[in-house]
Amino acid sequence: MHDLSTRQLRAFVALAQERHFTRAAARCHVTQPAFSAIIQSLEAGVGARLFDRSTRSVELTPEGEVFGISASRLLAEFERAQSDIGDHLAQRQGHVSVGALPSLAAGWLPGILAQYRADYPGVGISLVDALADVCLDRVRSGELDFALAARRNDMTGLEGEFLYADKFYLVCPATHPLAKRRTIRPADLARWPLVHMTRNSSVRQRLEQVLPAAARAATFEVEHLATAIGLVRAGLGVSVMPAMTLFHAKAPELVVRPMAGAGFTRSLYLIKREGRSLSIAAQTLHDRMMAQREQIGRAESVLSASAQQPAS
Amino acid sequence: MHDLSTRQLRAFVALAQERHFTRAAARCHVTQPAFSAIIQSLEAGVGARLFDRSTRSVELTPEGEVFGISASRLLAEFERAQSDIGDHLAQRQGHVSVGALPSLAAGWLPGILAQYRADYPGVGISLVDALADVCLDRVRSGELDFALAARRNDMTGLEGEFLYADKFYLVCPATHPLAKRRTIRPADLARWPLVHMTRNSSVRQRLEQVLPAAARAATFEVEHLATAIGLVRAGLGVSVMPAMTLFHAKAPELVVRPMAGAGFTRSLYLIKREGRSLSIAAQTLHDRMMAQREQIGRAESVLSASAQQPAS
DNA sequence: CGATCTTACGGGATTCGTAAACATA
DNA sequence: TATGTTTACGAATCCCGTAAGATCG
Repeated sequence: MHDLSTRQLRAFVALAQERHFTRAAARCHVTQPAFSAIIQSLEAGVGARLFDRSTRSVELTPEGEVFGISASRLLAEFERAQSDIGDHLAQRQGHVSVGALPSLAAGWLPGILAQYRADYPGVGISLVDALADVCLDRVRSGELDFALAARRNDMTGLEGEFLYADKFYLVCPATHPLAKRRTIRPADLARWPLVHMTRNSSVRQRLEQVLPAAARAATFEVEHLATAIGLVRAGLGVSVMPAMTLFHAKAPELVVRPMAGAGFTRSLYLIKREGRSLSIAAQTLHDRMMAQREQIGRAESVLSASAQQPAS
Repeated sequence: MHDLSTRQLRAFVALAQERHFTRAAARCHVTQPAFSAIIQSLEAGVGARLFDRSTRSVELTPEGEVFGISASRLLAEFERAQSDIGDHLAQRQGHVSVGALPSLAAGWLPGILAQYRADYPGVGISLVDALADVCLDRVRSGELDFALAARRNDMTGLEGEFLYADKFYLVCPATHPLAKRRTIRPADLARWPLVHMTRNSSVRQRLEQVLPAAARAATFEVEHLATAIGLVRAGLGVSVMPAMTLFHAKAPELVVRPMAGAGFTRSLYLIKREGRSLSIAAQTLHDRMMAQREQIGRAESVLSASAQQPAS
């Protein structure tokens, strides 16, 4: 069974419309003898003469009419498939699904997404704000294109690219004794009630590794950052938060102090499926995130920048 | 813009299903390096990498998934179009429209059609029983594939192949004086009332050319053969009919006598559009008619033969 | 005789298969 | 090291364009 090509299909449609070899050949940008050969190869391929032709007239045979019904539709679908993927490549259409830790999803990420949306309005965006475990599981299943999260022990099937090392800061009331220090050492924390995030948050897991045992006892253990801030403002304790979430703690009665010590950082990664390439749209978004990684921790400036010039 | 071929499509679908170059190559009956080249040419054609591949795994990229949606459907339609025209070539489906003079349509043709229908039950048949002018106009317009009719003056755009020369016979009551003669000469007719067919019938037009003026006067002028026979049986006149219609005149009280003279024939043709080929189905039917042309004038034997063995 | 399709044929690109190189678990 | 994909490369094939041939009005 011969295999047909779009070239033959285009030639057929051109000849069926023009009913004239020379003109149809010109339309296909080939010489007339070459065009004849294409038609002949097509006829050989389908096993039937498709045109009744003399020097004076070119007409479809009955079999040609039958073939023509399929041919033009087929060609149209072919070109539609081609333009379809072209749209995806040009990011005129498509979809990106990205996961992110709630802290990133609330602060830094919206500015990136707004810029991307402005440049490629045809591409749909799904954002899953969830803790690292959920994000990574969904990346592994293919549900998400990639995620911004911390690494974890089981990274099989995943690969991560380093994004940002987020420094930890103490947040406490301005009236708190610790507010007088310029930097905070781990041991300082042991004497005060500590407001922790839930145990499966990446911040908490990092702190478990670096805090002295005395400071790891959870006085409070909350789900949401805003709750933690509220507790601190009420004077119920102090908390340790990564830099990028500090915009939550902007209040006159609160102060922020850097933690001293090498361990007080949380490394964030762009994590995707191992050995799999991202869609063009996802890759573009990925690259923009890498390019603007220094903005993390200054999330507000990113937000205001995007608000001032939403499109490039 | 590169042009895609079904070969590339088949390779893509095979690889998308097998997710393994060597196996997919085997399925496509090419060596694995050649198969790699096909995939690479396809990727170059659409302008995007469609598979993420290593020695250990072959997976679709996001763009590959997008392309795959179209590809399998496209390929299926391609092969469907091919099998569709194959069905027409094998006469498993299709349609033939044939026109015929009422005399042929009633007598000889049904046997031919029954045989053809038995051999190719998938092919629809339209039969238009009309006078020659209507038949030829519809052939010229393409409404009919071909027609069995007499030629006429204006045959532009038409071409006819000789089918049969139908002899004319006198039909009269057994008691009529002319019944005593073995053959009838034109002059004999002038003395008796003549039952004619309508003026635009081919029989009448032929008779106008060969009968002496005295016999051309129409005593009766009817539309239908059965009416003419009725008039003759009632003793109201005699009639002249072509051989193939004589089965209508089978009655004990009627006799049939050949007309003497070279002009007393009507030539019938298979008439189709000039320079246009017939569909396979129409051509087959056409050829069968040519092959069985000697059966015209013995219509009954054809009918009974087909009744005895309806299928081959 | 002019317009038009087909055949002939040489050159260049494409594609195939074999063999070697390369990559990954 | 074993499995599996890519690269290298010579040979066969395909396809194009030019030129000559054939056919119909």
